[in-house]
Amino acid sequence: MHRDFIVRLSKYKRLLQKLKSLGLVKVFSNNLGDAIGVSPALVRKDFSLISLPGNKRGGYNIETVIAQLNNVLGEESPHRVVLAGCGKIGRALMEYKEFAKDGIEIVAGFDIDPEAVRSASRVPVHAVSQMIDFVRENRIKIGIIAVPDSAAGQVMDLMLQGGIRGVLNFAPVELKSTPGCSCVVQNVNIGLEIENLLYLVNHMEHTGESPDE
Amino acid sequence: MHRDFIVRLSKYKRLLQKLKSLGLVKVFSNNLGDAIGVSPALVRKDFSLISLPGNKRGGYNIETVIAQLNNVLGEESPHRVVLAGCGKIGRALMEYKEFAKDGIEIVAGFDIDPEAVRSASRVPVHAVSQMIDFVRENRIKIGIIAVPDSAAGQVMDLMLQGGIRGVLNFAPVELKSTPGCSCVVQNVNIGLEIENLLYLVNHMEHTGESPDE
DNA sequence: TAGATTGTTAATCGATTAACAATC
DNA sequence: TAGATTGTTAATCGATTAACAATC
Repeated sequence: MHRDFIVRLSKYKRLLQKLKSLGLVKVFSNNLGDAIGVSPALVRKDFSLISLPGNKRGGYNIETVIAQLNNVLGEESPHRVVLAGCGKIGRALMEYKEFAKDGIEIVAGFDIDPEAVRSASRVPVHAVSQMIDFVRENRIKIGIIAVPDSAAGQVMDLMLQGGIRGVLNFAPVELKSTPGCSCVVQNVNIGLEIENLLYLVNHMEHTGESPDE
Repeated sequence: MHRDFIVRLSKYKRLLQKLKSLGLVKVFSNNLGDAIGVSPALVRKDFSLISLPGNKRGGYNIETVIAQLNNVLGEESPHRVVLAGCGKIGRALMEYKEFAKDGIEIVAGFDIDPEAVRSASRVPVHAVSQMIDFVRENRIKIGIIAVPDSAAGQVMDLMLQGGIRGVLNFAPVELKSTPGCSCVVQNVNIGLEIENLLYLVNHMEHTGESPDE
């Protein structure tokens, strides 16, 4: 899948930023492959696809690679996103400190009952009815859904109406982008993840294999 | 990847349970494919791999399919898991109601400071120092990590020492199963997900494509 | 130079799909 | 019977890797 390629690029970038902060200057396809769990050949291929030059002997210059990755992945921070559903999970996300490091900012939360949660954090919380306008006026492109599964579909519709182009969905329903709506959906179904882990764990004993990630 | 196959099986199961509760009795590979976003041929192939018989004319019997899927995926509920890190995200998970529906139960939380969070929920919270013993004594196989990234690696080590075989990691570091440790790791990196969405959204305009999930 | 690493091609591998005979 | 759907084979497709010439 093409998305895997993008995910790898992001992983390279994160790793390289750490390496840089440790004072390193060069890396080999070898090192990168080990760290993110792919073959060195694939690293080189990926870099070659985004026209990243290395030195036949000295590997890749970290600075250069980061610059080019930023170039390709888009660097413009902060990434402004909205959040629908300010229950337990929603509030945890609003207060999630790591977002700042990635240049991600939740600029507003929305809930059917905005009063109940307004005090929860410094992120303003509005009524869902205001979401379409807010998203439109602020040209927000990414929305996070953390509402109960029964409401997830409707909330996604609202987001799309406001012009949201990418949705990260935590509700335990599989949301899909209707064909031709030019919107990307990423579902995070925690229950499903755990079930799959369980299956893999229970069936690993036979084979003895240890799949990664 | 083999994991995709398992994920599909779980999705079939969830969908079929919903259909069953709506009173349906039969499905066609067609319907299932539409719903979870794969081709009918793949549905039939998946079912054939787990020796699930259909009727040439009448599709598949929902009851039968669910039974067989339970058979393959393992039905024994409740699935007992532990949670390390009882901060914002950890607490949200402890109170996550959907787990019950999937037969998942967080039986204990662990934190460096158990006092601070003990009152947070009905799930007991202990000191991390007690995690190894607890996991061992209760034969827990799955652990959720919701600690800061700097602690994630150590926490995973503790889990493995206790006998945990599957890890769901929310810390923004890529945890990996060391080769030969027969442990499965699933990383959920929310920041990374959002970054990838952003990339996809920004680059979709050109192509006009709308990739799903 | 000898040794090591990139960049790229061709081969491999696995997963998905097209297609169709079997059959209800 | 005619129509529809399964079950399975062979073809396709795409992603990954092996391998090696180029070269620092």
